[in-house]
Amino acid sequence: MSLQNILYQHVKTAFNSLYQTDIERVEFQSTRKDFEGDITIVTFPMLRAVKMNPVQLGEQLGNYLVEHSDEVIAFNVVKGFLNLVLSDTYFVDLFHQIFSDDQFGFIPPSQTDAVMVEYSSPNTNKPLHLGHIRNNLLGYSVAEILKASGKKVYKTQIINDRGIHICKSMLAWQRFGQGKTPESTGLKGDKFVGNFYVKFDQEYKKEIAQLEQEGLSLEEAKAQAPILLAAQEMLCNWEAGEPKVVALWNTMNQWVYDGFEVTYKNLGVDFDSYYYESETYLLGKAFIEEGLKKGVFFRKEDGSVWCDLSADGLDEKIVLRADGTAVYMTQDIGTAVQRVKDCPDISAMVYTVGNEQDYHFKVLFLILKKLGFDWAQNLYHLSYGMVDLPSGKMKSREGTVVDADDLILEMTNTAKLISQELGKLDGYSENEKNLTYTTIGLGALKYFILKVDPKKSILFDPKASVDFQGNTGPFIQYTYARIQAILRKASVKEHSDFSEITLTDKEKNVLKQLQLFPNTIQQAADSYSPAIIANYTYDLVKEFNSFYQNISILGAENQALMNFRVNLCRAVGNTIKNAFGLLGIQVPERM
RNA sequence: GGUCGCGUAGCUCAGCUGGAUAGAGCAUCUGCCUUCUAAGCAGACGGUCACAGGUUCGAAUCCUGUCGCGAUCACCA
Repeated sequence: MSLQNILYQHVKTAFNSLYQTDIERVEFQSTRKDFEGDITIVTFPMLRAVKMNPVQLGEQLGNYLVEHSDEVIAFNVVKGFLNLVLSDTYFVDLFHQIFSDDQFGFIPPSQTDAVMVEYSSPNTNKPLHLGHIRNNLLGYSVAEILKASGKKVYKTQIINDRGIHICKSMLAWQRFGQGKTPESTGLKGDKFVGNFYVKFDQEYKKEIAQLEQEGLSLEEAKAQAPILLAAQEMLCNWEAGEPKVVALWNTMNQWVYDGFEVTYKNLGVDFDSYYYESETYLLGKAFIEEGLKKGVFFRKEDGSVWCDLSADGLDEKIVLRADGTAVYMTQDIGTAVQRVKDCPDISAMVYTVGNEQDYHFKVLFLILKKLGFDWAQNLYHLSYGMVDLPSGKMKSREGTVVDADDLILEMTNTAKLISQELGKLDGYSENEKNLTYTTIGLGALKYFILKVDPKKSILFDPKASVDFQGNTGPFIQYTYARIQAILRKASVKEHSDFSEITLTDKEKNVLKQLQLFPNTIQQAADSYSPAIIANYTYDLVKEFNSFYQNISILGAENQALMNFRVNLCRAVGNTIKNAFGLLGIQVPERM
């Protein structure tokens, strides 16, 4: 039973015996640093039940708790705050509980309650950039957090592998590619294809300028440029299944997938399944009929089908074009249903998509609810803010994007530079060193992005992001590495009797912070926010460092104390590793 | 214009379902390496929580309005 539950029971019986009244809730908070005590009961809300002043009530409750509970040994009252001092026995017991469980805070996954997390979901016409990095890190991390909170999780993505933009790079390659391939040029597949997408745009602009000179308006020129018409024709041919176009499409997409695979691997993310728009873009039409029957949708004179959401404060939304073809919404309906068919144990879905699509998902979820799917109650749009640069917004067409691979490389190089300056890794093999540089560089990048509340936009300053001090990934990794150094030198038994030792405030603070881990995971899972885990870990490390710096661990006065301290280090290290695991950040043995 | 989100130290961010004197890091200053990794620790400086009302014992937090920034309001995805 948790401390809060124990105290709650005591308070409850205290109220019954002292005031002949019942109390249904007790508010706890951890005691602020400047007051004496470990946990605080806020007595203000109780005043209504018993008409007395807060200090009196605090005194009476405090006395009762000291007398009746083993955990509380002293107390003080400040206005409506009852600060309780806990016994060393309580902390030692707490430590045993944490230490004996190296999955402390994790709930074993349920086999029935599954949630599907979609993230990444790139287009296959250009490489991944900084925005995708945020998406991938968020999605992966939230999936891991959900797992830790006891859910079975399927990670998936939907790949936007069809459409006019794909045809643009295909056409450009046909015209200007001269038969080159990623292999022949030594380029990464996604970069190679992306170059042709850019090439298309350049040619397109040239043609527009040409047509404008010939007297057409900008609008006309944009619509009539021959290269665009050719791309549109190619899309029609693709939809008709023309073998040559389909073959080219397959080849070029494969190049891109090979390239993405490398980036995903470097980023440390993975997927359990893949959905492709080329396979799902026709799904969903069946549900249009069903929705019409149910009266969820209605048909306009031109034959297009709409959903009227004005009663829900939204607009009318088209779900099928007049010519009977699907729109974005149609296929998202179909894909959602398909996923539940594929994995029948799914009871919830999470979509990791930028906040510019807030409206779309609001509508999608509403429609799915109206169609009567029971799982539609548990859909969540993991909406995240844009990643802006100090120089302004990222625009892929203007080449102001930060490429994902470049960024990873840059972070790794910075880690290398700083490490070499500090000379920490002297004496290790090149291989070991490089592995550590990657761990640190990626740790810095991931932590920098994940520590921010998902819905807020990030100002990404490449220079500031490689800061390795303060609230950063490397700072936390460094603490972990130091702990490992101690464990390497320590020779203590794993379990000992700690009943005789006296704990300092520093040690208690570390334990208090450790104790919060299970709650933190739950909170992070409930709010789909890796930032909560990140900031928790930072707080833990702060407490630990304070302890670490001020207390001799290996040279403790007696063996029992040394055992305790070494094992406390081990528990903290373990928790850092577990917490960072939830963020997809690795932790180095030395750095 | 309608809808949604954001606005906390010079900068980057925390602040849980309302609770004590608003917290970190960076930057600027001051101390601490003969002992477990100084990528560290201890401290100083720095705030009208955008603004104005309201709700109550109590508001950065909840409600309303105003201002500022962003997104969105496509038979694009």
